[in-house]
Amino acid sequence: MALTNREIADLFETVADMLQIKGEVIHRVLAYRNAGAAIRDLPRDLRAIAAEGTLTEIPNIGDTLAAKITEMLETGQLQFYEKLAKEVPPSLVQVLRINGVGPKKAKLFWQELGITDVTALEAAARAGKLRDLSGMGAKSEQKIIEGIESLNRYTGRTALGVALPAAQAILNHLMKLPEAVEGAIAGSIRRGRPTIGDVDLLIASDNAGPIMDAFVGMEMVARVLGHGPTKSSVELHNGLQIDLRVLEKARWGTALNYFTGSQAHNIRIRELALKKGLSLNEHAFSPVDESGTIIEDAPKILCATEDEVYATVGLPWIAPELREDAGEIEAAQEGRLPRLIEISDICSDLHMHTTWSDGTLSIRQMAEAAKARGKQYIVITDHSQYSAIANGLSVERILQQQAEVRQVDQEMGPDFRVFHGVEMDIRSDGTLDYPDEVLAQLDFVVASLHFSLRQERAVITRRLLNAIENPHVDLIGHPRGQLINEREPADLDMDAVFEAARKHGTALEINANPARLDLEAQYARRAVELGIPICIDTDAHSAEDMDKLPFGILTARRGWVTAESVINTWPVEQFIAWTQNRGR
DNA sequence: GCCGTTTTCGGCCCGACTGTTTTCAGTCG
Repeated sequence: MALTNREIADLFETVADMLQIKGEVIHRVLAYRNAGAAIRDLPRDLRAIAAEGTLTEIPNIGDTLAAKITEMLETGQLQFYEKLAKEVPPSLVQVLRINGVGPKKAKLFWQELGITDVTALEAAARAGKLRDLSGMGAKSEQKIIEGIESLNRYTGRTALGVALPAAQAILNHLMKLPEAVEGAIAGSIRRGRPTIGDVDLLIASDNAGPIMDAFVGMEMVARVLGHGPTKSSVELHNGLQIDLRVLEKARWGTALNYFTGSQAHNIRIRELALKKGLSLNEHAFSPVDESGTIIEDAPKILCATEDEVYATVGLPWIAPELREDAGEIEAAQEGRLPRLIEISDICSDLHMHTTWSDGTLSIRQMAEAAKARGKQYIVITDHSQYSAIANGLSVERILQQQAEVRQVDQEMGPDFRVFHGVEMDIRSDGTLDYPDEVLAQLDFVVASLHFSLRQERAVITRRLLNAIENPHVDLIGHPRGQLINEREPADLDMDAVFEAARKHGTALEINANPARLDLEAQYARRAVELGIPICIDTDAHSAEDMDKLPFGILTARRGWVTAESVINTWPVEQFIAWTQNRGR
């Protein structure tokens, strides 16, 4: 059985951990780690890429790793891993997830005490067996016990929709301090990743001490992981880890750039700086000599803005959402950075629910709420009959609903239009939930997968293609069916999905609900490259849901999406013309 | 192990904090 992209990425990262414990040179370790990350963010199936013979065109994949990928795809195994597992116990990799335990300590525990997993390490720590090892002591032992307790309380990453409001609340709290001059959420939240590992906050101040003390003293802090003069880390009672860094305002640009990451992006920027004879860190650029050593008496270059940082390495400012070393540096060098979509570009919402199915507001109330948020038109898209659990509409009811939509459309006046659509189920057997003659009467049709999402690849792909190929279907809602941290995406052949959407001109959705964020960025980017129309919708079931649009915009920006590619940036006349030209 | 206006070998970003040490290794981001 062939392995998935994710399984192969996981295996490479496990190999990296094992090699690091073994004591392999760090750059070989990083090669496996970088390859794993590259595979994780691929928008295409490795199987398809391997069949084309273009694996080495993936960044960070050379001949050696391409051969290993091919082996895994063909045999479902990796001999190199099997061999390595005889030298380093694979279960030891879990020990690295404990805060404060890295490869050196893991190796020490394993070689000195025969510890190969977290359970054994906890037993040894509680029995006081770790403190006498070289480089260890009572404090280190206690930290490991706390680290294991923390690991048990809290595993995995936090959804952006949870982390962003939490981060904003803490930052707002700290910014009330008189010492705080400027503040920002940095890290993966600023880059808009759908899930985040920890929260990174940055504050500008000439007097960091009181800010640090207030931070570690917050009521919601469960544990102080670190408390230095300019950098502190805490763990909250809900398990979320927050890192705070304080630097002076004159260094805001380098600090924000450094703390926003990604690490891979930062490394590239620092390499560019070195080529210009400058070493870059969060404080400043420092001139270096030919050997790369900082020239002590040479004046440093301070940057108060990120613009200055990028200008110093010869680049235009790069939006945080692009900073993944996924081609953005090259695009910046060649002057072809996209003009990314902004929230103000969106003038409509084409996917929303009312009390006719499982929404909380009437058609009129949703129209009012959308108008109040500056939208110019909306489409009402309640569930179809197959979604009985969501009070889906029978043919009879949806035709009744149309009369009410038309009436509200009239009442709202000429400056705000309300169209009649549906979010139609693609049934488990692959058929669509309404006959074509019903769909033909609607203004706009969203088709979505809601059930039987674990069907095998060929079956579920065929289901989705049935919808994409139907001339009445305008948009595929949340195409991959994922729920962040809860449900894996369906096992779809995305090459086939994109090819069909391109051929039939069917739009694909970026669902802005932070529980979905589907399409994810790498897929959105590929869709745009292929000329497939994109739609960024809130899938609102209430007025508050409409305020989640920024999460969809962040995701779109991460996918290099420009306004031109997005249907719901279009004026209403253009939208109507598009739907009509699609055979309606 | 990857990669190339240093090109097919010899490089590969940089600093804060902690705990155990008497100057630094390990971890983390």
